Amino acid sequence: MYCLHPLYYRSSTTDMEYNFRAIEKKWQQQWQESHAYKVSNDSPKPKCYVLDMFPYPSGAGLHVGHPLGYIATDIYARYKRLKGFNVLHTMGYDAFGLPTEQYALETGQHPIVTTEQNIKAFREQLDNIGFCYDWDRQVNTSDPSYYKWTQWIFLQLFESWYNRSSQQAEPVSTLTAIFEKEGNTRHICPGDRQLQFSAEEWKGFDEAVQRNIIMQYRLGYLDYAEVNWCPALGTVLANDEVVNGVSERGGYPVIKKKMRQWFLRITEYANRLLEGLEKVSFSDAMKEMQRNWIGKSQGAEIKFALKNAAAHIEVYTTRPDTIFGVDFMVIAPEHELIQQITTPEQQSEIEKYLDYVQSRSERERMADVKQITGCFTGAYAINPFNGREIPVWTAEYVLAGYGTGAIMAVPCGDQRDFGFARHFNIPITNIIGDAFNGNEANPTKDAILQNSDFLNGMVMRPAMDVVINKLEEMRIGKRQINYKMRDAGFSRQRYWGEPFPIIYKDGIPYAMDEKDLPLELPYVENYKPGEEGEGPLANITDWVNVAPGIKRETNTMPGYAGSSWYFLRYMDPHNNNTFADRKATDYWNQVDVYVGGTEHAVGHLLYSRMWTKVLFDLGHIGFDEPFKSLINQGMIGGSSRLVYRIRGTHQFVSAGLKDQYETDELHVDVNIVDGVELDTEAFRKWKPDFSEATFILEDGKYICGVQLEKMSKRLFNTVNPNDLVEKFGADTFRMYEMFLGPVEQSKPWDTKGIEGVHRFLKKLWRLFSDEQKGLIVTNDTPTPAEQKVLHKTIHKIDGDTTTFSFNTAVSQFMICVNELYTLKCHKRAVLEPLLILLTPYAPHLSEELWHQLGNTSSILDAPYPVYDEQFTKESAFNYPIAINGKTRAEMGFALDADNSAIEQEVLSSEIVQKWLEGKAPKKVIIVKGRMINVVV
RNA sequence: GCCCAGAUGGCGGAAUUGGUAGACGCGCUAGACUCAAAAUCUUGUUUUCGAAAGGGAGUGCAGGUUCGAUUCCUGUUCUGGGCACCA
Repeated sequence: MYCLHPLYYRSSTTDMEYNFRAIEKKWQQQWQESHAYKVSNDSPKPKCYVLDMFPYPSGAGLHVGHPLGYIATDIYARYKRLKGFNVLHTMGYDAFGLPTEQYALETGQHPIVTTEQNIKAFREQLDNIGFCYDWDRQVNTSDPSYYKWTQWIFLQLFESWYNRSSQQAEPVSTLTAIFEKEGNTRHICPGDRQLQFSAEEWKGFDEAVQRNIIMQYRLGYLDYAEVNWCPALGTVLANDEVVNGVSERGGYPVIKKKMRQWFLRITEYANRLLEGLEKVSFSDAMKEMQRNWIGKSQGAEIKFALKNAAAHIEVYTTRPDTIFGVDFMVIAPEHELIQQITTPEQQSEIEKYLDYVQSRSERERMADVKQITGCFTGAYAINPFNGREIPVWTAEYVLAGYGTGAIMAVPCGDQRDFGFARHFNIPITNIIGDAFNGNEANPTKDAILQNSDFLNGMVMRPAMDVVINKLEEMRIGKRQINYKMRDAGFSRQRYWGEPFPIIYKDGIPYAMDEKDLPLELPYVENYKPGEEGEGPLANITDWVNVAPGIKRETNTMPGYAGSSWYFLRYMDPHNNNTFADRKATDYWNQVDVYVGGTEHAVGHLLYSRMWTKVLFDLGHIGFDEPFKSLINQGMIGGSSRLVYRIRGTHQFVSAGLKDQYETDELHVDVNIVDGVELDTEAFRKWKPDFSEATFILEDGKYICGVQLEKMSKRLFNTVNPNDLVEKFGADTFRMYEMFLGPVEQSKPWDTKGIEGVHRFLKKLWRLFSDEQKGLIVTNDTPTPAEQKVLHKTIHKIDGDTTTFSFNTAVSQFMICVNELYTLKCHKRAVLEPLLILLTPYAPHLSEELWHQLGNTSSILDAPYPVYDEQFTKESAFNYPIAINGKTRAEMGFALDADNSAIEQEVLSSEIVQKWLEGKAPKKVIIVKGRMINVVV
């Protein structure tokens, strides 16, 4: 024995050791062969739908930040399965998008090819981690069998309108029936509020006019909007591709250009999207963000006549009570009135200003409040109540899209108006007396009005209604609810997206026949934009020109099209007759738990909520909120490592000594750094530039600098899950990601700590198995102490898993194993339930030990242990004794002990006596089972 | 600029409804085993004064409420996310 080399043991006793590589491979294979994760749409069990936001399959692959949410849902899905639920847990790919197209432009690789490669790489990485997805249900938004139904849903939007009376979407046929009967008098046109016609007039319109009118009611409609146009690149750019007003690639100027584009009339759903938030359990922060995005406000629309002109300006204000404080008006630079009202004297000034605004992005316009810009139009509006002449300005801080694109400015009550008035020396009228100090605006609603004619002496809040009533009486204004939310742009001048199933006959858009779907994306050789900013599809003339006078739409749909409904497709992914069978959508119903990043807080969630409501209104599904509850996972930040090169040399100096030299900071691959210590050999091999590198060390080590920033390939701080799974196993990796901290919280990645979790799993293994003796589990009856450890753990794990508190669950597993280790417990009656608890977290290891214990069925469907309070009940408690809130001692008392007895014993104790210094205590507070506080 | 969130040891983080701040893990420290290393086990680890006993300070910062505040309130600083064509 003695003379045997240790390696001999290792090789001969592989079964006795925690050999995670063999175990994980073995069980992943077995589960695949036994179809362990196949989910049926037909089950007597209660259903549970657990969903991840599906990834965009980028070329960079998954880094350790991505699986955080996936692991969380995987644990939850496995837990619900153990609890007896039929769990739908799926994964797919949001595969259309700009980066893939950009990559195609740069390398000539077709997006279909790169997408396929990327998906394959993602799948390999995901499989490595041991998820329980039903892969037969995988979706890919760029697959024609999927986008056939995205196109179909778009046609539903195109062929419907929102009936404000019934508060729901209806087919356009009901709208034309109404027009034929009574015109549009009872159904204001959302696209043109001035539009009014009778039944007779409607019947008199030709088809082009009729279809043009219907277009202004459709939920999917055409309109004109501005895009970022870069003449030098000849293409339309995403906001992301524009930096400081110039293109990110090349730095060319970007201007705004009006183009005909598709929109979704999401504003019709504003109120339902707002009210629907009451029915779902999202975090308060998430609901608040969506509420703010929708931005419901109540106020008034007021018409101001213009001096010496027939036109009038319509403004929207939430503060009609301040109408006597209006010192100027501002209309948006895009406002259609601007050319009409500008006086000849101001013409050249205004033109200069509009040119300047052309170069500014909306973001810049909103963010730059320090830099006040604007231009006087020369026109004057007339205050309807006192006839006062009010100068009309234009300024970039007023946006065309919100309200009416014009505001009445009240400098004493609005800080931005105040700044503007100060900057341009516009005299300020004070209507709130002492409440306005002349140095800054006061937005109060509770001041008493002065200088306000018939409102004098009134409190502002009730004055709002008085003004609105008067405006309505005078027929120059009305009460108005407004939403900040705008209709959603649904066109992209790009190739890699869903083509629109729309054809134009003599310029009039028509829906394609459903039976001709999908309209497949044609194969192209190059991805250059079409003329005048059209998408690349415009270049394929024989695809575009269907027949003489008949053309296809050349825009494609945006990234959020496919992702707005994918959760429905998972329910019935292979259906070729409908997007998902009604039986399937009725069975699975809402997503019970949806997990994804906050970066999707508004966009994606509002769009999919709207699509769900439309499909519900049209009778295609039976629920109108897609996600019953939502959990936002935090981002995992990269922790970069830096090395310091002495300027002009190949010499690198350790972080602690860098201040003694003039150095340049360089990012170094975190994978060749152990903690903060650089592997200098690996560094020399990392890049040819560094092969000659020499190092100035401290304590014999090269210490790197640390910087927290985004995880990105460019910063060399990405960590590939594959490497960690290879080194520590999937079970360790899963548990470590969870151990890092709360799922919702953002935190930096640090690979170093993973060893602790790995040690824990090895230690757990040793409770079952000894390196020499093999399995050491006994059938003895557990002691009360062992039962207490087990049941405390059952209680904690069960509760923490339900509430997604996986980090504290992992820590409880560690505590449990530590305690069982101390108790030298190797009993089946304790270890078997523990394995079941662990299954959602470390499925491979649990299944292996489960079978080593002699079980023949899979642990994936084992009965979840039940907590029994009798094992954890305490009869006494060790009370902390505080003096004035500061803990000074500890004393044990029975939990049913009498308060006065406790008080007496506490007061007579030596330590309390010392702090009392002979005085009587002012008060003694006893909280049962918690603490005792003596107030001196 | 606006909206939302966060800030606790050297590091990730823990702390029922306001009730022992620092669980668990990393790192570090000292030790056992070993020729040595790895693995494993044991010890200590907020900081400061003190040999110890014991005391002071302490949850971004400044106030407040309370017998008692990481937790509630007011103000403030910094960091992260979003702001409508990145996904």
